[in-house]
Amino acid sequence: MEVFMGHPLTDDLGFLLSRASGAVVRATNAALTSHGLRVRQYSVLVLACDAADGVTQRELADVLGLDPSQVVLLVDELAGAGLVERRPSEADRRTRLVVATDAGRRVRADAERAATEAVEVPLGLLAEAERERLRDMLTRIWTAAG
Amino acid sequence: MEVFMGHPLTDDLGFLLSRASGAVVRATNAALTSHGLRVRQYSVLVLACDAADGVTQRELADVLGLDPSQVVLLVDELAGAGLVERRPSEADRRTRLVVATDAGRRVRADAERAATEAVEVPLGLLAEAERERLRDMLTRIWTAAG
DNA sequence: TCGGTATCATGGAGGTTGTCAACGATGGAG
DNA sequence: CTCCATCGTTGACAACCTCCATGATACCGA
Repeated sequence: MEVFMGHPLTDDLGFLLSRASGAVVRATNAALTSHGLRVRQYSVLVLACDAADGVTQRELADVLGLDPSQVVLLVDELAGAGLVERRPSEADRRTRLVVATDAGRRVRADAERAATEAVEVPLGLLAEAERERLRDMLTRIWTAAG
Repeated sequence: MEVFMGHPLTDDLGFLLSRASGAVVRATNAALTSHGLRVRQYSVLVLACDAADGVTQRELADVLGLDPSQVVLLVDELAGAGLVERRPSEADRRTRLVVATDAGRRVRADAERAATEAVEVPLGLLAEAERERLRDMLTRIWTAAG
C-alpha cells in the first residue's frame, strides 16, 4: 500500500474522501449487522428517536440527503421490524410522522454503542481537537457543494 | 438545512464523511460526463497514464480498493472508447497490462482540468494548509480502517 | 521433473444505492 | 372553487459492492 503513496491520485482529496468514507461505512455496517441494521436504517432510527413528536419523511430525506423514495423503503423495513411506526399527522394529513417505538429506542442504544466502537479504530487515533477540525472542514465542504 | 445543525447525527464523523464524499463525487461526475467518463473510469485512466509501462489490473484493484471483477468492466469500457488497451505482459502471462493510448492521454488532460474545476467550489474554500491537514487525516483514517 | 498451491483475469449472481419520472391525496393561495 | 405546490408512494433503470467459481498461469517444495 505504501508503494502507491505520493501518486497524484492518492493525493486527490476527492479520492481520499471517498476512500475514507467507504472504509468507515463498511466498518459501521459490519458492526450493525448483528443488530439487524444497516447504516441507512440506523440513521433513520436515530432521527426518529431524537424527534420528540416524530419526523416527517420529507425531513428525513432532507437531513440524510436521500431521495424520498428511498426513505419510504427504509421506514418500511424499520416498521416491519417494529422499531418505528407511522402515525398520521394532525397538522398535515399528507404527511405521516415516523415515531420510534420502545423497542426501537432500545435497539438504537445498543446499535449506537456498537457503531461507536466500530469506528474507534479508524477515528479514535485522531485527537479530539483534530476531530473537531475535521468536522468543521467536512461540514463546510458539504454545505458548499450543496 | 441550518435547522438540523447540532443534531447528534450531523456531528457524527462517519455521517459527515459520507455526506461530503457523496457531494464531491457527484460534482466530479457531473463535470466528467461531458468527457464521457465517470469518476471510476477516470481514476483508472489516470493510473494507466501515469504508469510508464502499464498497470496490472490487480494493481488497479488494490490502489482503488475495488473488486477485480469491477476493474474488468471499467477497463472494458475504457478500451471500448479507445482510451486504453490491454497488452500481454512478458514477465507474467497471467496478467494483462493496461496502457493508456494517445487519445487516452488527451482525454485525461481535458478531464483532469474539468474535474479540478468542479471541486474548486467545495474544496477551494479550504486554505492550502487546511487541505494538507485534511489529506493527512483522511489518509490516516483510511490506512487504519484497512 | 512433477504435483500441489497460489495468483490473475474474467464471468455471474444477488443485494444495495442513486436518480428520475409519474401518480393520488392533500394543502394553500388567490 | 380553482390552480398549483407538496407529501408519500411506486416503478424503472443504471451504478456499485460483495462473493463465488473457473481457466490459465506462476511458483514452490519434494
